[in-house]
Amino acid sequence: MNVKSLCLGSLCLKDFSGYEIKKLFESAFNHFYSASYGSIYPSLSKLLDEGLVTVSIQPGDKHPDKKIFSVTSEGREQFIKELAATPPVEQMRSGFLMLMFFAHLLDTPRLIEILDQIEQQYAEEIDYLDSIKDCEENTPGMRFTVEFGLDSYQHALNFVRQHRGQLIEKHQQGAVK
Amino acid sequence: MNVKSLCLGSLCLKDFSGYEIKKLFESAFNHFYSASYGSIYPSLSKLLDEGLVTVSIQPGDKHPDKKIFSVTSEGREQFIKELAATPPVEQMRSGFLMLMFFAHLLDTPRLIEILDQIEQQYAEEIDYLDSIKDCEENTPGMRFTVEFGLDSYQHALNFVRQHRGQLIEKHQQGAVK
DNA sequence: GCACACATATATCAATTTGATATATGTGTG
DNA sequence: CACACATATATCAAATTGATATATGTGTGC
Repeated sequence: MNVKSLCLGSLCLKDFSGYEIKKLFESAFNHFYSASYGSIYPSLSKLLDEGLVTVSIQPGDKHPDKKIFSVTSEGREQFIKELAATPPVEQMRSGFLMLMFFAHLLDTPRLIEILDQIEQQYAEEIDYLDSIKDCEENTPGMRFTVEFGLDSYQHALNFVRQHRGQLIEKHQQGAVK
Repeated sequence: MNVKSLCLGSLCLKDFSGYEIKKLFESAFNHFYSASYGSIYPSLSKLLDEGLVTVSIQPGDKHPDKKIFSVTSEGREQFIKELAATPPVEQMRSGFLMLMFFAHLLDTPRLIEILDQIEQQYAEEIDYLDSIKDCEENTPGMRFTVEFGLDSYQHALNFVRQHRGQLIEKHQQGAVK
């Protein structure tokens, strides 16, 4: 499951421009997938070449022309086939755990800074997911992704809060030795 | 923080070959970072060019020659500087949540298959982390990464188990409409 | 009134990374 | 004796990131 497929899937929800798809990645998809313009725009071009989407140009009176993409029936069919064949693979890239793994090479103020930063990031993500939690147009599956994210972040935040004291203490002891 | 930095960091623990670093990514780093040979070998070459690591060739009597890399003092210094400047950025790529987001486009047997698969994956990851949990040579920071991972996976597994019944029920209702 | 940050909107590019493939051999299982 | 899996290195097309470019509008603070 790559950015091209996710763009196709987004267009199975409703019509979007590339810019709006980027916003979708930053909002509804934020806690489980990310993509940059550098992969979204080429993906949409390829989908167009393959006849899986069509485009209609909306002249922007003050901004550049907006290219609104729509899925074709072959596009929708193709996406449903992909969903049936895609395994639920999880991939995590955590700068936080990486820094913790090498925490013995940090000084204590830096360790505290990292813990503060990650707590703040989790808190922000919780606030955001909380704000979109009760959106009525969501399907049960969509609601599940929000609730799963909320629960995971809340739990991670609690874990860090419960362990930070002990971590800092042990870190200072280690530095003295 | 990229693969090159993680290779350098690994070599700050002890000497490794490229193959052994790959094993490290598949074991200790598995739940927070992944990397393929296609990024590890070029990274080691670059580190060598930059004088941050040295290499000693161990003739493999039956296998290809083994190239054992060691960090230099500049390499260690460089890695510590990077740790001080790297923000704790979290990035998640979850095929599971993506499939759940589009669950309304799946049939019910496929939804059940996905839930079974993710439960099994979480269970396997828990078993693995449990097996390395009490390794004595680990630093407090390293132990933290294992405990954090264990706790997160256990919590995610519970969440899926608690919600699967309701999810499947609602999915069947949605399909009837 | 004007600078500055931020939003709309598209697009490209070098560098990084993936996932597959190639090569060559050893070891354990059925 | 075949087949899967482990050791060990390396490369490559394709995907992706993160930065940069272009052009304009809108709101905020001094």
